[in-house]
Amino acid sequence: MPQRAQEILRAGQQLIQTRGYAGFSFRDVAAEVGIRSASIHYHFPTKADLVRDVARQYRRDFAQALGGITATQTTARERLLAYAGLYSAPLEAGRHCLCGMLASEAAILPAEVRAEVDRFFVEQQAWLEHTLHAGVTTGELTASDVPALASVLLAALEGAMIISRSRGEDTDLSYVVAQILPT
Amino acid sequence: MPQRAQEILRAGQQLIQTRGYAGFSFRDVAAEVGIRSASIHYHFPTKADLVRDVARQYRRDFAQALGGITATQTTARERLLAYAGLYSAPLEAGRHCLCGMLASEAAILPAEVRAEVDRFFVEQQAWLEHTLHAGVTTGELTASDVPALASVLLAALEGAMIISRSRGEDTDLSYVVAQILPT
DNA sequence: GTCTATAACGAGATAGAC
DNA sequence: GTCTATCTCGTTATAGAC
Repeated sequence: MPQRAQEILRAGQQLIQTRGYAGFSFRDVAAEVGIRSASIHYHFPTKADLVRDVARQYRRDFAQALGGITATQTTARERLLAYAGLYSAPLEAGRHCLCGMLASEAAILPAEVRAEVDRFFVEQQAWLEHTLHAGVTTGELTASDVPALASVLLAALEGAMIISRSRGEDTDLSYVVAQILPT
Repeated sequence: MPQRAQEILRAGQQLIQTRGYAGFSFRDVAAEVGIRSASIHYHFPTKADLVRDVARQYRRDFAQALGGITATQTTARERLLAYAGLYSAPLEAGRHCLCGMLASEAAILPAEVRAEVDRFFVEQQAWLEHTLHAGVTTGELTASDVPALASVLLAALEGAMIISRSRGEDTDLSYVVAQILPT
């Protein structure tokens, strides 16, 4: 992928994380990158194309981060705290989870974008279930309903980003894991 | 308040809950109500005025519902399950929490709208803390950090609405309470 | 690959008739 | 209170020069 296209994707991601799908424009992206809005159409014909590619890259980067956590952290609790860190980091910079933001706008998203967002949540759910199941197997955790627990962890992190940024507090989301998985 | 203004508020609320602040227009509202978009400006001069009033009415209606739950439900768990029902009901109709949706768009909201949204979350947090505290006092619940637990409950319900609607499942959110407050 | 220029459209908002 | 008509602006998108 050309470097310019990468710069456009990066600017688009940042804008969606702060302003949402309906709240950002090609002009915003162009101003960020330092080109004209018409030039963006050369790389991404439509807004749907651009946002689909932003979401796809975000999803893949996130999947890679999940692999890194599994590889470097050994206990379930360590892994989940590192996972919460993936949400705290953008929040610190005033950004939402890209897919959380897009999911809230599901009703106005082009179908190809919604498909990427859905895939993101399926992958998060699967990683959380796998991580929780490993913790249960080793006896580190007890959980009567692993899928439901994974859903609640994911929902609480996504919700905490929105509420915390709105109220301007609590950029460290490790308390979410601490409350849902008490020692 | 004139009946027409009430109809406009109701249509505006529904549109924001599904499409977000940036995703709905005066024309959408006008089409829903059956008038021209110009007529809306007679009741609400600007979009900020309309959305501020929508948020204020939503916040007050919600506060009234909280009072009703406290008055009719006796145990903390019953109250929290009824509270989750306040989120499940709009989700069933494909709508988000109005203030959750607006909070995700905090960066592009007019200041007067953001103020109403903030107030909403302060009120939710206070009611949840009060309800949890009552449960701790009677010995029904144990909680080492009531404010953090209240934050997580609120965040999980808001997040679950977004993820559930995006993925088209789980409109009953009582599992959130069940997972966060295990028996 | 990026530009200028512009088309085509929808947005928020206003003026003034009724 | 609602209308028609219009203004002004920002939006996505395209055409064609460089």
